[in-house]
Amino acid sequence: MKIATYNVNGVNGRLPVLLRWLKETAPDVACLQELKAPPEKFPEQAITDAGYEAIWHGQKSWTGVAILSKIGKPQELRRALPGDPDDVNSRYIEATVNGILIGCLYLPNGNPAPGPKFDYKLSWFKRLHAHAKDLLAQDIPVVLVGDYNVMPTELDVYKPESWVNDALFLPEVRDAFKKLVAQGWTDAIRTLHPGEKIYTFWDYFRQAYNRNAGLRIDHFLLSPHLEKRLKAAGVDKEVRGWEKSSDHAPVWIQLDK
DNA sequence: ATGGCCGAGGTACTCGGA
Repeated sequence: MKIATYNVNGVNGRLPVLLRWLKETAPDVACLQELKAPPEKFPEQAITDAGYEAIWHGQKSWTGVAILSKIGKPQELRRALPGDPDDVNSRYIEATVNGILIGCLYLPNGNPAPGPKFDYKLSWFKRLHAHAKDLLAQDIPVVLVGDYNVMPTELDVYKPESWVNDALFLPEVRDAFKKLVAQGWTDAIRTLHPGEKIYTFWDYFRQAYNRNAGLRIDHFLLSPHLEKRLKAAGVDKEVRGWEKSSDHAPVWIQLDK
């Protein structure tokens, strides 16, 4: 079973790229972030025609997450992180597919830091910690996947020294990620590729992709049940070089069964 | 230190992104 994640940066503006990627790489499940579309503007027909059933949590202008599957419709469990009923951003959707609980998330960017946006990022992280702990306690196969907006270590940034004051790399944020993983999760990409320079995002500015000035901010966290089934993981880097690409590249894992 | 590039909304320019 192959599960992928892709921050599309606009699901409608990205539709040709998204459909081509789905066709060429054929993930069983695809988690999308940054739909940038209200619910009624989700391109359901095109997704259906591509062979996928989908659930989505959209919102006007910003954010938005979706789970696509071609091995049975995702059975939705929730469409927000618990802990703050006033949080109106569509940044989380959760479903089971083929016996796996999939949490598709889009963690807040947090810039500028310090400030209210950074506080929001940290509080969102706190809620994620609490929910992740509950999921682990259920002792079931879980993947928490998506755009975490965190480079966990210096290896995950092309030029660490220029990001030290950024909300994606500040010590509090790296620490929050580290504590989350320490609950008992496995960072799939890093576990299979230790010491390797791997990026999932390249800025639109300054020829970042051509210079390979990238960041690793899209992550798969696996519960112990899934860690045992992890066979391969990687980044569809070439997609970032396609015409009208997102600034992120898709990331995927291959599981046994 | 700054600005460079994008998508969306709405139809000029701002905002959010990372």
